[in-house]
Amino acid sequence: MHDIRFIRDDAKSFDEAMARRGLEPQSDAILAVDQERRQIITTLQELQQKRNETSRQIGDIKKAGGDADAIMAEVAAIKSEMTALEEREKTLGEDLDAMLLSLPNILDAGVPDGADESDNVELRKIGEATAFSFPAQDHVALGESLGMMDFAAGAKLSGARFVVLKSGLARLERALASFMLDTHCGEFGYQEILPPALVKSETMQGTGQLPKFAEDLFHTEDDRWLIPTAEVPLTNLVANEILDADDLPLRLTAYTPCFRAEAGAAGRDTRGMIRQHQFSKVELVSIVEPDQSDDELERMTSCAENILKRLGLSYRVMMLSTGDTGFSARRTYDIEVWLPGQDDGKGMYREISSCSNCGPFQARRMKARFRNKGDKDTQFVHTLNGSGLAIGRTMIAVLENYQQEDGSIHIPDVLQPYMGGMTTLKLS
RNA sequence: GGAGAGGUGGCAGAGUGGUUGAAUGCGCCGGUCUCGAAAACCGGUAUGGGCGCAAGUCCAUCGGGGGUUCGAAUCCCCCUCUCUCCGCCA
Repeated sequence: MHDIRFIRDDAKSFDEAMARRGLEPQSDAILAVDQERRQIITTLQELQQKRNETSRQIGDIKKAGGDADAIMAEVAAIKSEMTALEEREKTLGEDLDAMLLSLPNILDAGVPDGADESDNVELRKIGEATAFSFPAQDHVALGESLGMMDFAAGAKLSGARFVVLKSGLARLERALASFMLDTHCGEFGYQEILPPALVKSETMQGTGQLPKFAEDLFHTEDDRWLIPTAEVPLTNLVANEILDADDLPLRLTAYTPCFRAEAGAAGRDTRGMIRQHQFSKVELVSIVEPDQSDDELERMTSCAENILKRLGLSYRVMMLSTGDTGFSARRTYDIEVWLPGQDDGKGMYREISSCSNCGPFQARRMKARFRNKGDKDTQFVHTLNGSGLAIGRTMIAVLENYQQEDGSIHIPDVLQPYMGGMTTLKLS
């Protein structure tokens, strides 16, 4: 959500910012509604003041035993005048909110211009493409021949884009999640949270999934929504709160299932576990003071990268272009892991984490503020979120990068304690 | 799911139609006192919004929404959350 005062003060800059998002100038329409609304509010408040004063007089007169009929008629006239104005004000307020809620965040000046992901900029590349002395298989072939990955069973139970994992791979999911949580909580200062996976519309609006992106979500009959990421419940934990500056930064992490309708992705990534309706993820969320959010984005990204380094996986970090940066973000870094089994064994990089600084955009929607000790005024916090990491895709990366010629999988050292000392996944 | 009781300022807790944005206590901030501190005393201490350069001023808000009334924290309706008892249940 945007600050209406910023649009009033600097409509030109606002329109330029929207232009970077590929949008037509918005400020004229917004300010027209805003101006009419404020005029109405002013006259409405004058009428309210008059009504309040007159009502007080009526009380005095009645207490003194006088006749208040004439003055009561006066109030009746004021009230009838107010009714129409109140309705108009309500409509204008809703219109204004609808406009402000549907526009994307203003992009950071450092975000490269571009139409789509092909214009993203590579910031760094860590590690080399994994070398094999044999043709690399993809995770589907590996997982199925191990007897631990069953897409037919997933389809039988739930339809397309679901999978059933068994024995070693089922356990690997748990191992990856524990490893990530232990690292983020034990070493990077995140607090572990176990949030609900089903949330209210209001909560989805706070982080920006609603009202625009309902088609990407699963909706329950009692009007709740399945979370597409733990960013939603974690970030909304501070909704409608006024925090002490002393309590910031807040660093939260959660391992949750994530549900995505993938409405716009029909036909894309249909093979394997890359794109599922349900997957799990360890999410990182930071709530910080405004002047800290740029640094916090770097820190958060390095926390996510650290997991990949310890797993011995190669990756690159991309800064998303203006055309690829999500609705709520001001700046986003994607971490892409090397998957040697993709593209017919030629290998390719695939997104495994996305870290975004949302600035005050979500905070304004959520009314999440903080106050410095002794200060009277409040400010909106800045919010950040990032994957640390997506478990399903990390599993794919482990399978494809640690595969051996016989189709067994070497388990990365850091995961072995979480696998009961197991060193290899193989057909039993 | 059934029955009942409640949601008031950072917290505790008054308040059942007329200067109540809201007593009182605690907490917090500032001050007096003190070598310093404690205690005591004095003052301050919600959020959002309109107008205004500002000082300021006005409006709204006592879980949320609607209604009754000249006037509602106080009355009525709906929703929601919490607590107690019963039932059911992982």
